[in-house]
Amino acid sequence: MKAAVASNKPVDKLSEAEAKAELERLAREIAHHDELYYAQDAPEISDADYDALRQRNAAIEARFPSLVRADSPSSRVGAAPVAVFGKVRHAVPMLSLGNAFTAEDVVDFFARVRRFLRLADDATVELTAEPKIDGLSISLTYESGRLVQAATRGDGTTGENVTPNVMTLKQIPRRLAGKGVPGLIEVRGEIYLRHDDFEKLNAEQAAAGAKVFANPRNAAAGSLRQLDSSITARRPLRFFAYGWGAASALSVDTQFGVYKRFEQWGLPLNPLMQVCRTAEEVLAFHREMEAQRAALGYDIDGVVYKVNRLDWQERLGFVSRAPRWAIAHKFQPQEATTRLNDIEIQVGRTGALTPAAKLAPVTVGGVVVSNATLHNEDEIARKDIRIGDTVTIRRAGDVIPQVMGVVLDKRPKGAKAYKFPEVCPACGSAAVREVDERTGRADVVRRCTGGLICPAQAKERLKHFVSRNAFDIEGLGEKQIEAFYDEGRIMQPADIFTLAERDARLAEDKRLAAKKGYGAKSIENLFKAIEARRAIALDRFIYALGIRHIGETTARDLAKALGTFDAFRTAAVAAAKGGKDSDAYQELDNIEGIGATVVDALIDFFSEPHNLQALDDLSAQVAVEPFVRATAASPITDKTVVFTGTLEKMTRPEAKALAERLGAKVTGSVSAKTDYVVAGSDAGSKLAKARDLGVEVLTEDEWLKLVSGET
DNA sequence: ACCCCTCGAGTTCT
DNA sequence: CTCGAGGGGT
Repeated sequence: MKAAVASNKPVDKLSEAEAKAELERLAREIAHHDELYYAQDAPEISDADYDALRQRNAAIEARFPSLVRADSPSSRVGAAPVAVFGKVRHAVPMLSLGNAFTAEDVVDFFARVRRFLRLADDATVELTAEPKIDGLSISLTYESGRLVQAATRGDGTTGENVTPNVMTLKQIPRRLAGKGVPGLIEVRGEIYLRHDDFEKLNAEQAAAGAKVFANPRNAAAGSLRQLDSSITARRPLRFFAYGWGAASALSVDTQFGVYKRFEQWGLPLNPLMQVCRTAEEVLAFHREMEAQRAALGYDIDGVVYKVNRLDWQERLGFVSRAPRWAIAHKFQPQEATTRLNDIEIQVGRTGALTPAAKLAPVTVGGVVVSNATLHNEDEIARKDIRIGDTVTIRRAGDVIPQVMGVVLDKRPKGAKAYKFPEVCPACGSAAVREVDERTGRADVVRRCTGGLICPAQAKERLKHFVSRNAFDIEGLGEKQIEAFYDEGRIMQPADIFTLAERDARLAEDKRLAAKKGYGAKSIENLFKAIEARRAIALDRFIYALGIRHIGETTARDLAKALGTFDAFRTAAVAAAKGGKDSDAYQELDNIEGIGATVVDALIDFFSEPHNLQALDDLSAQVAVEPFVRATAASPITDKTVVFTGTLEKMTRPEAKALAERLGAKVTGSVSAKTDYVVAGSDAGSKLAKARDLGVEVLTEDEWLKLVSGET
């Protein structure tokens, strides 16, 4: 059967005959997809498309109750529709927690607990410490070990009955296993979505034209409150247990002891839970969690401490709506809302048009953010971001601010959908999205076709040329390039090396010395820095050209294979002349790490007379040194090394250069092929992954010993 | 024909 | 740091 999509005709426009026919078709299709999904585990449509079918079915049935079929999908077992969620009164209220925002608040908490229990100031108070999951609280009632009811937190006193939906969660046991299961226990915990699952869900929602969720918590809440539990079943909701309400005969005397029991019974626990004995330990845990926050894969908004001894918990009791024996230690919020004042289009080195959000400055996670990338045209359309909108900003752990979505309630009247420009803002050339010939899909990036005539691209290429891993000319950074280009001093790479000579011939008032901020000394330094780069390694030279798809590594591959600038130039020119079937094309294609895409990019570059001219002008000015093979064998020759965390004794680039000089390959991500992971302080996800894969992990000192040849 | 690994490109703020 | 995609191995 063909992948079906709900038909478009509005339900209220359907005739009775049409409705009847469509209900029949929907019953057949949904049954078919159910079979594929449940029995064969091979769905052929996305969950969102499937949901759309079911929702359409429900809508038609609602309008034509007389047409509801005996085999209606909505009446199938496991999919019983719940008209309205029933209300559930919590036997023991689900309270909130007091908050701590600073270390001082935490120390105060310890002091309050000691004072209340009349303990000495130096008495040990054990606390459990655990991440505070940002999801929705849920209460699970187990009678004789069987799950009989699930309810949301609601207002703390009364929640909603979501039992059929919760029953579909794979991580929530229907029956508690093992010893010591009490006759009655109400387990509490958090239902949440992982980031990757959330992204996937949203992509599917978007593809199906359905609602896109603003964040994982909303998506989890939306998924749990589905009227049709078979939709919930298809959402990858997860669960962590962290407490309990009513319970009979637990026969355990600590909070952590109960967690251990939970685990034995088959309830999922957050693996990061631990016991702390001092304020210092607790604060260290908080710091650790904040550092790991981004790498966890799910949202947390702080950590929670609970007095470990249950008899003490009982004595401490409650103040108004929060227990005295627990506290939530919040992180600095990493999310904020602000106004999007404008969308600016930046033109990159390759001509890519990248939209940037200009924001009313707002503090997120401790820094003031005023810019955020909007990635591309589709992203703006998907989130329907408009100028003047109030948007939510998040600093994901990677530190880079992201626009998560729009606060629709605050959209100004008359705000129009954003129209992405189809001409380059810098040069006016057409900006197009290339269409892949094979798949017929348009590239996500729109590019300026101006190429050599586009000043924005020219500037970006020059910035790339002088950047750290290319020519690395001190005193000639992005700012200077911008200015020198605008003043006509440097229009192309070769101009850098004739700058001094030309400057000397200029009229007094046009010379660099007449420019604000340029004294005799800084001019001398700049010219010296330029002279120092008249000799350059072949790989850096190739990289500096900024040819598409040729980054640092590929430039090195080419340099290594071809050896000299002349060989490189000859091979590329011959391939450009000879085309796909020439020997020169094959020679390049055969180089390790080089494929058709890279060769085609080379050909594009070398087919352009202006580029050849610029290249010849440049090579008249600089001496390109032949590629030099790495030094003799060392303990790390041909090993793959990954650096992570903060190194103390040298910077990352230094460490990388050293490793490469000794014949090692340095990569950015840990995989099964990695030989060593060198972990500095505050190492995060890469370290975790290395442990996962059983890759050897070295401290910085061990690493230094290894490379210096000691054992 | 896939899948894994790695590379390239784009990005914010201090 | 992350995404998307190129390259190469199975």
